[in-house]
Amino acid sequence: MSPRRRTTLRDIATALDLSVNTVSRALADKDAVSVETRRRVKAEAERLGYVPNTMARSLVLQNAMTLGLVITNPSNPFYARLISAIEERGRTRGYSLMLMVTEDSIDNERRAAEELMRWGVDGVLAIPVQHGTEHWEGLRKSGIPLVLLNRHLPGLDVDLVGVDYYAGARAATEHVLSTGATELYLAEENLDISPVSERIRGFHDTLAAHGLSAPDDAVVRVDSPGGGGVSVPFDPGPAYEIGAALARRAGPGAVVLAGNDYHALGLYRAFTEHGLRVGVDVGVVGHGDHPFSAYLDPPLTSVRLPAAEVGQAGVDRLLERVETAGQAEGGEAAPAHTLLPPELVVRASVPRPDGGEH
Amino acid sequence: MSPRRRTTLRDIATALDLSVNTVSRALADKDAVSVETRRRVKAEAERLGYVPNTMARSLVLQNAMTLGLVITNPSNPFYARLISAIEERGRTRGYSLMLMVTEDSIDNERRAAEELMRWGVDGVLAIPVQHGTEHWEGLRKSGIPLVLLNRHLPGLDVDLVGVDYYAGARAATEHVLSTGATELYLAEENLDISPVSERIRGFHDTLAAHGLSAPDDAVVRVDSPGGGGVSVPFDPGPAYEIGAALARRAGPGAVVLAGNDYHALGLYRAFTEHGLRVGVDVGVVGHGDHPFSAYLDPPLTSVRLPAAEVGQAGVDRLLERVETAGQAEGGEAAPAHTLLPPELVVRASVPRPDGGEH
DNA sequence: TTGAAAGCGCTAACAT
DNA sequence: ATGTTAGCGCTTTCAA
Repeated sequence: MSPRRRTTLRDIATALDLSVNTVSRALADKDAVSVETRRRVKAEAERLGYVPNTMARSLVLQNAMTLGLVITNPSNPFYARLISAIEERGRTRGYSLMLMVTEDSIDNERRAAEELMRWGVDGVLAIPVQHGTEHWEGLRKSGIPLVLLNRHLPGLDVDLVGVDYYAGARAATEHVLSTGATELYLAEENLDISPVSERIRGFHDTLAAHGLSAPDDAVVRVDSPGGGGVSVPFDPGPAYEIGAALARRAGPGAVVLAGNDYHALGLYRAFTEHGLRVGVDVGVVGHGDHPFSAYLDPPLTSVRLPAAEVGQAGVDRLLERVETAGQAEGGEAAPAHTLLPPELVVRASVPRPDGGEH
Repeated sequence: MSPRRRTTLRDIATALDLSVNTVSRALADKDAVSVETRRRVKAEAERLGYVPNTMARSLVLQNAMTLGLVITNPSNPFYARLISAIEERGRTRGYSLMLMVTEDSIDNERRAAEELMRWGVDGVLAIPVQHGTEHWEGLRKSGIPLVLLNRHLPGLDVDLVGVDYYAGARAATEHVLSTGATELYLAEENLDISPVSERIRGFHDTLAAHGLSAPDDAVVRVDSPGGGGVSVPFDPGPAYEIGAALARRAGPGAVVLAGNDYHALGLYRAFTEHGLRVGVDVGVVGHGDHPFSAYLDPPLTSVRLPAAEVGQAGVDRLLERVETAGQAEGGEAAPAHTLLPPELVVRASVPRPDGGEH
């Protein structure tokens, strides 16, 4: 019952009257061990319930076989899928995952980076909070490869794997324009991060490409439900508030492009309460294609994000860096940005002037 | 540019012509170091960018300052919130988090337990896959405390912190009955786990308490969107399929209690397509109170789950065990189950016979 | 084929 | 107040 001490190589060695060394090599299936000895060692290890001590191993091998993941909020469904994909890919490649949640706090992020350095993880994937890059510089300087996920960080020249939000916004805006709508709004998260600015840029560029331009107040900002303490899940509330004002402003046939599907849902409710039928009198487009979106009434047109692909590509890129890290000088490839394409899923939340089928 | 070797205590020691030991004690703020020496050591550590090596420290101290979390699927919004809460609580108490995702595969779970033993984590929190307890026994036997989260595992007598699903189901069923409904259905996840069986039990018991009883086919099973590979998020699809059949069977005023809010949403759609108005002709109750639920049309009555509380209580319980683990024999308290109360949030998805306000 | 010795980076017990 | 020694559990020379 007493939590007895873990079995070590030494225990096996003394039990068999061998040296620790021989036991180590026998278990590692190296040569220079007689078949018989190997058999006895493995049997004894089994009998004693031997479990190798990863820390000790890592200490001498100078590799942790661990990746760090620094993420802002697992309740963001896109990030949740990212976590799964990353853990899975890392695991199949032999790496464990240390998870750090920042809740978009730069202090938490700094602590996370520091902690990861202390552990000496082999590499770090991060969805960074905006502003503040010194701690990431510190990581890099200590020789730990870093790959940014999904958010670009100005002033930090490292690898990035993410979503091509600009393309997503262009596709969404293009689609809306194709239905003949002329009054467009963009309801974006009130966060100073690259996905948001990219979407805004895509929105404006697409309009411009059609010889149109949006008034300054066509882009409205929706506060995040954030706050201190335990992470708050996404919430349609703030967009609902905004939606009331929008409902008053919007003429018939107006369409709002939302920064995420929760915002879209808040808009649905606001419009409905103002007697506006989404998909008929007014349009809404989501972003993220959350599983609930296809089942809303009307089904939401949204931009699907390649979460699993981003996670996998992120791990792959990171491990490339990890594996070439011990190389001779100059062997390092320059940092690159990989942007994976999202996909517009057209459903029924944008009115068709011809009343045609969706 | 070359990822130069990490600074160690030795580097500081030689630079200052001190012993490693003195440097160690100076940085740890122990006594028996002159004020002046301490100052010099800290300055030099700073200058050299010294970062303590946690692994080396853990190896000698025989504690990892790490907790393991074994979870089935981060895309389950309840679990996502659990992850945040656990990471946060662990962090404030000085522990890092190693995350293992099982995707409800017993093989993955076994591997996770093994990996955590190799790391020698101080304790493990797990949302277990059903069936198969040997790997958890193994963990326990090696002296690593284990706390189960949310799912009871028959045949394994360990601490559990979770939600009182039985109470939640009773409250929901009671509420439905109080509106005068007499035709009730339960649409449950097709998973052999304790939350599901507890909800079914609560459903039947409440009916019985009112002198009623449900026909055998009142409980219908909804398949999970599961599958191999990267975790699939919850999805209203399967419940939508079931809902079509239910819509045909259900008489006016029938109410379906869903196992989660995604199922409820699938039901909404199925009913609507059959010309049934949810909240008027027919009722739906959700479970989990997902953030989207309050914004559905009609707003979904659902059972709110205390995610953050479960996570915190789980960590607290685990750390109690961790801290008393080194104790003398017999000091261990018996394993206990802590079930936190959910809360029924009444909105407008169940018809009121009097047509009264909600 | 096996063993002895050294060392990864750190802390603790025991000198001095 | 500081240094020396030993050791956490493992792997890697290098000898035998």
